Amino acid sequence: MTSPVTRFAPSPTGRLHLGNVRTALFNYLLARREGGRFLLRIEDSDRARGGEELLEALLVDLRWLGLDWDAGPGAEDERGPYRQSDRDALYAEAYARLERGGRAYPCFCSALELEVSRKTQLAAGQPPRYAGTCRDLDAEARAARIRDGRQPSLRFLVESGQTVSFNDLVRGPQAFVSDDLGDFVIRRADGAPMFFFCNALDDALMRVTHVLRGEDHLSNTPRQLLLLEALGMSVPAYGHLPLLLGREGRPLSKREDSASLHQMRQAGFLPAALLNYLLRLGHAGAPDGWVEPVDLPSAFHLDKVGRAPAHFDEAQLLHWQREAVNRLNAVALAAWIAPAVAELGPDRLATLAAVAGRNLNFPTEAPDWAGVLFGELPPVQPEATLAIQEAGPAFFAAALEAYDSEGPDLAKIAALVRTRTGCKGARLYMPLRAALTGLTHGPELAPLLRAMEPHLLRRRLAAQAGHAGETV
RNA sequence: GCUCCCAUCGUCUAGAGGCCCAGGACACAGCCCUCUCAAGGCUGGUACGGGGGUUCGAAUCCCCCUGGGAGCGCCA
Repeated sequence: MTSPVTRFAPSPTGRLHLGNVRTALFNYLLARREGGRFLLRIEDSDRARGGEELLEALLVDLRWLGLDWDAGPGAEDERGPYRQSDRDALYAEAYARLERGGRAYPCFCSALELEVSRKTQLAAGQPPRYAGTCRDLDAEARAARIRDGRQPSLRFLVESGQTVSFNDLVRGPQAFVSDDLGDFVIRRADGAPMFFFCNALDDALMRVTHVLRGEDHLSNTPRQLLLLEALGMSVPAYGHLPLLLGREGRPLSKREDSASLHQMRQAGFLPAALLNYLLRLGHAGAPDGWVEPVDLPSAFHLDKVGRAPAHFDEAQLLHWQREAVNRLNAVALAAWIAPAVAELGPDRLATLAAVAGRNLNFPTEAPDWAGVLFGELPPVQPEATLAIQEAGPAFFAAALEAYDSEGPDLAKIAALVRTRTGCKGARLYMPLRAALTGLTHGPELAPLLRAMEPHLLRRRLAAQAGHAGETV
């Protein structure tokens, strides 16, 4: 493979879902592993739908994930523009060529007529295809209709009796008969170009060599092949990825918001976690363990992409999230939890991150630990209450005394309490943990003690020692 | 309705006729370690959708069925 050019071509009509993102990732990895180019093209040919905000958000999410594009919005080059809404002149030229060559013709059929025709065919057990009504209109008939004020769409003429075949990058040899296609619209009556058309044309114009896309495009591929052939343009190699299934076993769609990249980002998932998860969905080339983002391209193998649809599984994503959190360095860890504890100063933030950061799955869990260290205890868990009660006030009186003489040194406090109460092991440490954090689990106790505000530490011990007037 | 695609543990998957009474990872359960959680180590259960062929031998090849999905738009 010599220097592949791949692309991701989203339409800014909603948030990206994980299926879209995986498609983007595979294209990105395919380009990166061979030192090729990865393009980003915005398919906004239906101007009405997308919004600038949506587009901007899409770019931000993509960058956040680390899928940087060599050319695209914000990185134009001579093969651009990279927004279809800016490419009308290019499309116009192609339409003209097709019409001149007799490969496309104006169609005056109304939406109603087409609808009736489709229903009739369906009812007769026929696949719904354009009947060819306007195919053989002569120049005079066309002129007459235009004089009537009718706006034609432009249809591509598909010759019957042809077999269109290609070798799918992931599915192998494919063959379709052109009779099943029917003449399809390439320009709407209002002048807007259709997806099949600009998508294929742009790929050719941008010299894209490999197109990895969702399986929903598989049976549309022959149309695009025919189109490019009629235009005399080179065709990319196509590979069709199985769809990603959601929790209900249904394909992911833009409506399934929980699986949107944006939401996952908002929830605090780390890019590297998402990347590690996505790399393994429907792809068997990855090793078992963690793959650093920079090593992702070499872990990707096109021939290891599967043909069966894969399910989105949150438990597995969570596993990679834990891995990712554990691999964050101190600075990154602090930056990751910062938004959730915005009121903390830099010093306290760093302390919190160092002490409890790696125990978190999401930043939303940080405020509770901030409370433990610097403020109010979160609600005390029943198991914690139990541990405190079992230890009894004398236990905490000893602990308080030890703290007052030794300071926040867990080893020394533990030693003293042990000699005084005879408690050891879990019966020694657990009550301390419970009283100081309100929880029976969490990060290592010793660093927790050192990081905790002294007056809070003292107050919590005192409260359990039964000293009057002192509360947790 | 028509055309096409897919089918191994709960999930991601290995498996391209004997190496598989099916391997790994995640999840789950138990044990070890440990102040707890996590990590780590060990152990365990759970899968070739069904039926026919072909073959000495099939998860692997063929056919049918079932189940799931996609496409058939003046949507992208």
